[in-house]
Amino acid sequence: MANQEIRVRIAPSPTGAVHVGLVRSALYNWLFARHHNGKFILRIEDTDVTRSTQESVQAIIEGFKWVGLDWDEGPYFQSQRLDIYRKYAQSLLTEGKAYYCYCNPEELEAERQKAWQRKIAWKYDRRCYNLDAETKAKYEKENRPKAIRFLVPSKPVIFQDLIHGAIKKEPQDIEDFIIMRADNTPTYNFAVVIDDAEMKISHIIRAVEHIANTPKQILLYEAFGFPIPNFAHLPLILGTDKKKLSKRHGALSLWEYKKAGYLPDALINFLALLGWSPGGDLEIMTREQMIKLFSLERVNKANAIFDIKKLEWMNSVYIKNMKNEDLYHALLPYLEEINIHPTDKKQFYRILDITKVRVRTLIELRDMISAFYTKDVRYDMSAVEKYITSKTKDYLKELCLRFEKLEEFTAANLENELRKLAEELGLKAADLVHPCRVALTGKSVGPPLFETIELLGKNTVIERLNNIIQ
RNA sequence: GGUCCCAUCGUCUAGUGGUUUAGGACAUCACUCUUUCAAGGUGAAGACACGGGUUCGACUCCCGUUGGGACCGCCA
Repeated sequence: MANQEIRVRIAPSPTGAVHVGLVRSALYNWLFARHHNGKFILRIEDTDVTRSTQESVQAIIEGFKWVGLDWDEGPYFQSQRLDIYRKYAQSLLTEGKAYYCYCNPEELEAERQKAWQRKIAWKYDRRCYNLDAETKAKYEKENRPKAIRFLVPSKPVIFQDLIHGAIKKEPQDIEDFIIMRADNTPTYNFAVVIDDAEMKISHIIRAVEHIANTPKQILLYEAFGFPIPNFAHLPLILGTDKKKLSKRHGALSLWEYKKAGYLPDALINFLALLGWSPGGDLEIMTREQMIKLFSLERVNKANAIFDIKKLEWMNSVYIKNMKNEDLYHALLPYLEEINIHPTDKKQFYRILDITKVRVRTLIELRDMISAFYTKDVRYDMSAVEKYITSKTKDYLKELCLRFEKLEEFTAANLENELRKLAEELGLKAADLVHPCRVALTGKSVGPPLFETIELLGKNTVIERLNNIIQ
């Protein structure tokens, strides 16, 4: 394997939404490829015709594009390579390394269930391998459906996992698994091996749930005389219940994170750290840094729990650190959803300056920004009840008058004016600030008031103030 | 039931036999700043699952126990 080109792949099955576990696996493969100047290949494992969908293929392609994981080859589709698998399966058959199995899947399943209930280990007993010529001929004559099983050699399989070290499996613990279904399509364990070998994959980096499949696959490599690639099995991402992250855990499709206003860079940074660390205290990293620092040796063995709180925090950091122009572009689609089209960019950037520091997601940011653009303010009733009283209405009336007279409608002047009035009335500035904020934005919390007033503009301010007074 | 994997604060992790009174981040709490909410600053609380070895010395190496997880399909 020395001096061989580094080639890795991500091989998702298009059977549902893209979820973060897939993205994390893809990311590690991508990081590994980029670090070593190798190739990152996308292969769609769609041999299960009944469950694969075109929409899911699209979701994978668009999802990877969204998070910026670009691939160098593919997408390849297993469904377009069926002849190849059939050819290889035939060669195994003729070499006596595989055999036809005429068993009824339902019957086998029933046996398995029964054994399970009795708490006995169950393994396919090779009955079709031992079939006498007569019954075999009979089955053939009956045109019985037949699958192809691999004849597992009786020697232990040992391999060096790049993350877990040596792993050994005894032959009695591996059953003669099916490589071709009765419908003449390959099973996963067979197709991956053929593809990984043909595509000259040097490192198979995938989730640890596949670790039990690896010995079977190695046996296949050996049966064909293919060079055996390196294996690295990644820890799982778990939900808060410590179970493998799945649909039960709520929002987990990539698309849902996008919808909720997460930045791809933040998500990637977060995912990179779920199972890997560059060492030391570095956490917020650019992709270049990640690529430079990434190594499989530093990947953890233990599963990691997905902590949305930390993602939220990281997302907020990315939002804060983003240049206004970039943030503007990231935010645009979300603004369009609620029909906000900022025309004055300079003004918009100033709004960003005072809002971006207090949100965690683009949705939160957009909602905070919407107060500056919406025509009808949505009042938070509890805030109104608390701050808008007959007394404060009088204050606001007076404040409105003074604001109206202001020639330069700037934050500094506005503050000056408000403080002056507060003093005259024998009040604290806060006694005017809070009602004023509620009157103008409908909420008791938000960006600093005076900047808000200035950015809202005189007309809007007077209008909203008058509105509330009446 | 079988096979395999794993084990440092609640969570993500640093730590590769002595540099450690185990470091950082998120979350939590307090204080600070302050017109609110955030952000920022300062600080607090919080972990090596347990038991045996090995060693002059173990979070670090070995074994066991316990606990957790994954897989056991003509799904991938």
